[in-house]
Amino acid sequence: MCATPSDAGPGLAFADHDHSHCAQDTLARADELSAERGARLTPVRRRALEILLESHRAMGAYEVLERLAEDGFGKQPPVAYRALDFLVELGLVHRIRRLNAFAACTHPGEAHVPAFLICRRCEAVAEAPAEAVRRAMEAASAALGFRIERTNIEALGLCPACSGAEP
Amino acid sequence: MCATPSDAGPGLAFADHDHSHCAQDTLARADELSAERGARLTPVRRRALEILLESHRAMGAYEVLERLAEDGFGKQPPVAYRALDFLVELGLVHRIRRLNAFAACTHPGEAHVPAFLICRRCEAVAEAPAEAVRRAMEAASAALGFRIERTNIEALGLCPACSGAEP
DNA sequence: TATCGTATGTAATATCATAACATGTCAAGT
DNA sequence: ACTTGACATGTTATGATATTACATACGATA
Repeated sequence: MCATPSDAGPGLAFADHDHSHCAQDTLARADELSAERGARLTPVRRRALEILLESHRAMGAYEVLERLAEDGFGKQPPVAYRALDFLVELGLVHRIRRLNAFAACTHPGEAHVPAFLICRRCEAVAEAPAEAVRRAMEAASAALGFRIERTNIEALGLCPACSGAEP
Repeated sequence: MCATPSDAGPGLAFADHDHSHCAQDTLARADELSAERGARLTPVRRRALEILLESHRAMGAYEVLERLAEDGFGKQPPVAYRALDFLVELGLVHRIRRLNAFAACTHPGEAHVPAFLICRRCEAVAEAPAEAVRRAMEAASAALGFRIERTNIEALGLCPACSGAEP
């Protein structure tokens, strides 16, 4: 129910979706995963994740930093980068390199390889199911003897809405 | 025959390969493609491509810029970025976002979606055959009504050599 | 040769990211 | 309770990457 959040542009999917559980699920998951690896979901880290969940779109590190600073956390870049890197490690936040941005994962429950579809016209970003892409990557890399640990899969193009507007 | 070029670290493939035709083929292709789109393969552009072909590895824009400047071209960042962007448009150079770098394509003949395998230990970069990956991406995006124009597919992990060294 | 689109060069600046170091916090062991 | 050591935060400073804006030059073509 937050396909068009008040404080943001387009969300992380092209179609409406039920977002009501995203935040709570993800925060719970964050606690679990942190504990699993003997780390803590500290206030900054938690808040950083909340910020991404609230806006529900891709945000630059400095943008997140600004929000953290407003909440009384540190004002310097490392504050944001450290929190974000931590969340990326957990797999709950993805880094979208083409946009120099971060976004909370929209499928925190499933282990998955994220694939982002970025509209070059309206800048919407969607996270696509990419299980098949992952398998293809595995196959291609295994043939070369390469062992994959992380992937960044991003596509630039036109989202459904803009595809009509600009053929 | 240039798997380990004198002026560079690891090349763009994990295994040795016949590189003797890469440069010439690609330069010829660059001429064709430029003409096709009513543009010109000007000296800076040509030289930028040669630089990437010679070193045969991923290079940062500023690194390319330095080499261009040595050859009498402009010394400011836009000089490099413009030439590189042009070559990326042509599809003869790929941008590797995780490395903030550019690399000449190793399969200039085929239309293809590039997929890079980046070793986090020795920093070698290989361009993997990714036809299957491309198909999977198409399928995933078509299901959402998204029209792909460009992709960045990058995997981080361990190359064959480092995979043994660090299990 | 006048003109227009393309391409290059430069200066200035914006944006993104990290290194290095000081301080603070928390839990385990004594 | 006190010490210790690992983890976490905060700050300063700087590095690295990328773009905007504008002036100049080139090249095809009418």
